[in-house]
Amino acid sequence: MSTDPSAPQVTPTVTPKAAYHHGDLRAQLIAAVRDLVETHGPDGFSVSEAARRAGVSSAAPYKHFKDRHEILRGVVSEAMDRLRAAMEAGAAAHPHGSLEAVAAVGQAYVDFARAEPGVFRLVFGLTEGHENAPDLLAKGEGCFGVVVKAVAACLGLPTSDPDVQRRAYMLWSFVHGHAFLTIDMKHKVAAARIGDWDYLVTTSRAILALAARA
Amino acid sequence: MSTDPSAPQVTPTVTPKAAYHHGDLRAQLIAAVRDLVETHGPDGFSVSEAARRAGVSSAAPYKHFKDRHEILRGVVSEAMDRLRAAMEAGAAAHPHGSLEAVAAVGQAYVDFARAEPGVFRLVFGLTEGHENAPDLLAKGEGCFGVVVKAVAACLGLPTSDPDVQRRAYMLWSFVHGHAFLTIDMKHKVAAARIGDWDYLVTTSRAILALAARA
DNA sequence: CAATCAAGTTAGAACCTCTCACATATGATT
DNA sequence: AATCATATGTGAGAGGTTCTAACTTGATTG
Repeated sequence: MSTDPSAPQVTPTVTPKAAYHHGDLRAQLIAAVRDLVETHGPDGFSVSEAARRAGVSSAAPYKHFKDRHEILRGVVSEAMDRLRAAMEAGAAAHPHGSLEAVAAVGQAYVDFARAEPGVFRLVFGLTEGHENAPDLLAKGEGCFGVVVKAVAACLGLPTSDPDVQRRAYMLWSFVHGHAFLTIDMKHKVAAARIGDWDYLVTTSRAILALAARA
Repeated sequence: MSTDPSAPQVTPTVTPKAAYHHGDLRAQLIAAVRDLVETHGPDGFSVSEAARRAGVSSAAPYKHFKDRHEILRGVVSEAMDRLRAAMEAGAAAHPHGSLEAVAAVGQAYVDFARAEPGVFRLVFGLTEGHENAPDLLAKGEGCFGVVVKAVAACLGLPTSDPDVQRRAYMLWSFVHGHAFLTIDMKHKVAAARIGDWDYLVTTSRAILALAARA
């Protein structure tokens, strides 16, 4: 049902089939839910409200999504595409193989979390049907792959090198934690504690240097 | 109403007032919700179900909690107490000021996340009434304080030293990210990627060494 | 053109949150 | 001790939510 090969899962490209009665309701619902999640928190969203915003009846969404969870998965999928694109753009803005390219991947990650904290939390807080969604798993690995590529280029090693994998994971978990803590306690601690860019560059250097020594 | 000074917020100590009709319903509700959150995910919980498990009517919980959110906040508060205790116990299991003591704090953190992923996610995914709950903020700072203390002891500096604060934050975000990634992709990546203890010791050493050099 | 299928609609069952009015146990106060 | 005030419970119910079922309508296709 949702595995319709002619309809790309989330990209709002208006396929002939999608532009029908309403005009790509699927994408509009995802956009509405993204908005709701962002403003009312990951739990403060309802299918009814999203349908209301899209101007359709509250039963219409179920023609496009099996579940409320499937809608959320759609939002997550779309968000991960954007996150990955941002990470790649960050790396591309600096010389290939440079330390700055590595740091910029992390910066893009943190920027995303700050710009869309609700969606960010949703992406990494999804529990229902996480294992039933191999595409999300794949996209997660894709994001990790961006880090791995930047690290490999910086160290001059192949991406398959276990040390590259290890350092990339270290960097990722580091940035991931920083991103989360940042959006959690925006009031006081984290935000004022450290300037992002210096922080990320310093950390990246430390972790990569650790690899060189090992 | 919930600011009753004679009743400790979450600790299941049966105060005279609490042991009433039912026998400390408040604590039993929190326990039920903790269980539900753990097994059905942070969203798959309902006040009704918790009340059912505690053997009371579905209106009874509202005598103890204003909201469903307030119940969740209660669960979080209780969980943070346990998390902090675990972190302190981890540090205490090693010589004061040792690198192992620092790593053990992180290990306790990761262990907690693995043992109770649902609750862990809830603790750091809470959005509703986060700012209206200064006690939660304070407990968060308390947990951070454990890290700061271990780092300060290891470096032989006062806890107020900005470098100590900085390294503690680095370590915390590191461990936080690792914990999250671990429970997110238990299937494949993180779990098999790295053995925890070596990982934490190595990382702690690297970050503290970085401080010594700076 | 008719058949078919996709994408909407309304109606409704089951559930959840939270409130209100009422009932009852307990401790405090005269 | 009798009574009062209050804390803690119950049942009924309003309003919102998820999701299904049965029906309608519009587009595509043989």
